[in-house]
Amino acid sequence: MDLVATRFAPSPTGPLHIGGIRTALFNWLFSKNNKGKFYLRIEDTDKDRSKDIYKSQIIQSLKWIGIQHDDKEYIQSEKIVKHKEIANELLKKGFAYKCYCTENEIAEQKAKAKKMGTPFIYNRKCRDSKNLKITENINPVIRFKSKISGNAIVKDLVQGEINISNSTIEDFIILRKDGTPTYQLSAVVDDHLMNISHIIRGDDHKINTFKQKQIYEAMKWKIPEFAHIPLIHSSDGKKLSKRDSTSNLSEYIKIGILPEALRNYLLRLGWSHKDKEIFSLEESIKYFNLSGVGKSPSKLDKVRILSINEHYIKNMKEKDLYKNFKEYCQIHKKKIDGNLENKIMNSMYFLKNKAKCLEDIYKNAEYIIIKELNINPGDHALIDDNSKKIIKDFNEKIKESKKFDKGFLEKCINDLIEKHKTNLKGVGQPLRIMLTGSKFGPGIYDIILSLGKEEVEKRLNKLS
RNA sequence: GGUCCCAUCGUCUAACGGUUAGGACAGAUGGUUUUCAAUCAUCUAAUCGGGGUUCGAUUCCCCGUGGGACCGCCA
Repeated sequence: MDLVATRFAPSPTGPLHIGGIRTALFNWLFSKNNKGKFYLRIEDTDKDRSKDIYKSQIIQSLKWIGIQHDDKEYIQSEKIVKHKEIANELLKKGFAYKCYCTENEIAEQKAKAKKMGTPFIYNRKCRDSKNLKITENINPVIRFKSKISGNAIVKDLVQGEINISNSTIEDFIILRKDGTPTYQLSAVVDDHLMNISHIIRGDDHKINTFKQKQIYEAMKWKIPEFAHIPLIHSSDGKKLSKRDSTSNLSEYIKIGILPEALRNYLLRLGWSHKDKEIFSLEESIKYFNLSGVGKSPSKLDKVRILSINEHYIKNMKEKDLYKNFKEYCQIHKKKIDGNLENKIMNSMYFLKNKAKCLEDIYKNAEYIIIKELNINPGDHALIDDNSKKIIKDFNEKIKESKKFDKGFLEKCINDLIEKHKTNLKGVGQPLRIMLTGSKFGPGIYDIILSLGKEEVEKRLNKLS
């Protein structure tokens, strides 16, 4: 078998959305599974809408989730000369023809067809040279001579056999009147030039396959395998749009979704391997195949992304988690003070316990990070005179202590429970409020130890 | 409207003619817990409808119904 080569070919006309990232992931995984190549091709032939900023954003996004492409990215616009060459060759060989119909003319036909409720395809007026009326001031487009009769079949690796009548495929444009190639032509020429063996893309491209296949056949080029994967829908069942914030990668990065968690989620969206839910990177490469890809579209589910992220947070080494967290804070929250780093790192084991994302960890750790606590007024009201006595007693006790560890604190608090004839809640709650500003939070011993003796005293001294 | 595709718990999905239709997320209940969580245990919940084929259909075929994609001198 020839070398497997796949590609991901986005156009740099906007940020990559989550569906695009999944397509890239499937391509990448498939090539890795087959020990093949994976290329990135930037389809920037729409000069008006393509922006460099999007190009680098796309590369950034892929890098973030851990997909790296082989070789340098392939820039489609650099190959335009070659594309034109092929268009002219098709023209010369009689597979294509010049069309002088004006855009207005076409628009009129289209409007009429719509009014009559009949399907529109270009009427092939210029296909027959007898009808050719060459007007001096009109630059022609070049159209491909599509098959008129018979049926075409594509054997799709995901969809199975797709059978379509050739009469529904129009004579599509391969070269615009300004002489630039269109997508249908460029994609085929590039895929051929790049020796792409498997084209894995969203099933919105399914019909294009029938156009593109005819170009391959005319050029007598080897036709690659096709796999059209179902699209991802938004939670309300509609097509994922760029305006939908849940489709945007930056939304997930902003709340602190880990790249490996999103990768795992995307992998399982539309693909499965028995009952397995969690896949390491190595496992996803090992198990990924096209036969595991389903045929029906799936909905994006943020709750599930969060839950997978939680799994990754819980199972990550604390050192690595802290590294991620530190970086996250620096970019999206506030930079962690150098003298707090150790405190937070050593507290990671409990700060992560209630977190589904890095933003949650930040919220949990905020009482350490923030210098001036804002005590929730409602919570503050819970500190009655008796509680104040307890806090004072506690503060006295720790002042004289030499050892500041859990054993000491347990004894300390148990003594106070006995002395004030209360329970753990009676001591724990007021302390928690004074130390964190809220009655909700981590275990009281964790809080005290994470702040350290000095900081605890400082905070308790503020009691009035 | 035309062409093509799809259809299992609310969601992601497993079962590729024979299972009490399985798992995960979400949800519910209980245990544990100073709080919120976490955790443990238990539970609720699905084969779109109608016809065939077959000893037997979630699975194969047909017809409905519902959803989606495409129908650009965009990609």
